[in-house]
Amino acid sequence: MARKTRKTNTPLDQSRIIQTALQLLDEIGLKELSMNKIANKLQVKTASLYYHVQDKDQLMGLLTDRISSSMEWPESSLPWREQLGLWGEAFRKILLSHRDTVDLFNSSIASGYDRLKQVEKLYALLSSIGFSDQQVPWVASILKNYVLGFVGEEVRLQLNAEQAISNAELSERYNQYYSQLPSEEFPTVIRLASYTTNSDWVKEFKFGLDVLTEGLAVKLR
Amino acid sequence: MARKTRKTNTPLDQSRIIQTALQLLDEIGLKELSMNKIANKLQVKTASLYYHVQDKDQLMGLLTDRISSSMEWPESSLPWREQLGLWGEAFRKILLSHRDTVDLFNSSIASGYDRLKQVEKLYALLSSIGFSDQQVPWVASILKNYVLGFVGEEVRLQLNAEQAISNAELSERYNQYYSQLPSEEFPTVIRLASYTTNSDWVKEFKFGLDVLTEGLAVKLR
DNA sequence: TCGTTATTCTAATACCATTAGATTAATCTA
DNA sequence: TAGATTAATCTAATGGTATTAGAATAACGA
Repeated sequence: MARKTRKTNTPLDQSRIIQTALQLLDEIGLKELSMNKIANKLQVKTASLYYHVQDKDQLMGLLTDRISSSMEWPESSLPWREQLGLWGEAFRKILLSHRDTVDLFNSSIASGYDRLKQVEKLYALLSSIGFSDQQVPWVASILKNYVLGFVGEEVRLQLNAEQAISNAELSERYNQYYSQLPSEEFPTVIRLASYTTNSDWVKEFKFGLDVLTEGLAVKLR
Repeated sequence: MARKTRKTNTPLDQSRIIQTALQLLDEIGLKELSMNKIANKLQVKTASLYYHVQDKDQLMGLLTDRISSSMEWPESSLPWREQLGLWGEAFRKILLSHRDTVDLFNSSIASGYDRLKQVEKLYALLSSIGFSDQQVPWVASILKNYVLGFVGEEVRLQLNAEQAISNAELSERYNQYYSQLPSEEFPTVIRLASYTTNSDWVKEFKFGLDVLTEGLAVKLR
């Protein structure tokens, strides 16, 4: 009788599942993210999800797509070096915008609309810079992998750093490696240990991107 | 009574578990590799593994360590550019020596003895080349991530290529992207599609490593 | 109001990693 | 060599995972 009141809660759809999964991802991380927990948070039985989504793999793909859709893009009027720098920072920002995004990008194979659009834009940029048709996918791959690898390590090491108050760090490192192993075998690692742990991530990121840019400039000649 | 005859099969130990796990990894891949299946192959109940190994994470770490132990190392008398080139090829060879090795390297956090020794050698090489103490870990990270990212993509795309006889490829690509999406949005991706799919991996790998080397040469001045 | 369709649920299957505690095998000691 | 001790493996269970078939219910159009 009542005109549009629903007996069930707000209805389920793919977009709401993605949104909730993304929220849950930030709370508990990718390894703990399960269909059960997503359904619980939606106050719905697990099987209901499968009406709106093919399987977990597809859902993970949709997550990465949703995340990459909010990527900013540099002005195409700028010099190419600056464009590349801004692109790198924007991509890094995306990868840091949600928990375990790097793993998500590495695991999901098929790319959806939004991710493919990022590729299109990057290809177009590189093409306009002057790279050959054969080189464009190669260079794009190098750039993408650099940012992905960098942020992956950044996140890993920052998590380690958070857990490691000086006590724990000492005990862990020494017990695992040096106490039971001949320390003369790792002089360089030991000497550079402080640089490895505490890094200025922004500075390091720019350094690497600069190395790439310089190398690419050589190839453009 | 009999002097050294055992009633059980050949006894279990960590090394035999690692070896069997590695063998099974090549047969069924990382996603299918479970403690159950490893135990089955060893003709042993699953719980027995936990006497020799802390948990699955540790076992996966031991796997990556075993794999990286067989890495070849370039002669330190060679010019540094050649050393870097040979190092890259050797690392790539390792990552291609077993199935899903890249995922293994990306997932296992703590490094064991052999993996840490690889880091030591690379650090020493970069240090001898002339990079500063701050730069050495940065450069090492760049190089490691390049190879890891490259081979990861190489393996992914080669698997896709194997599964895609022209039929399947057409249907998949067209159904997923172009048929239901405006194809005018992806002109560059479409134009370069053939270059993306069929690549000369050795050539592409050298190209990328060359970009890095040139960029690093600039930083060394 | 009836029937159809769109959703969601119940219930089951077949996995997975891990652990406590019982049981058996191997080794050491007297 | 007999008995006791330690080492290694097993049984059995817990609580988790993704996924599916088919029953039940809600929403909607006529």
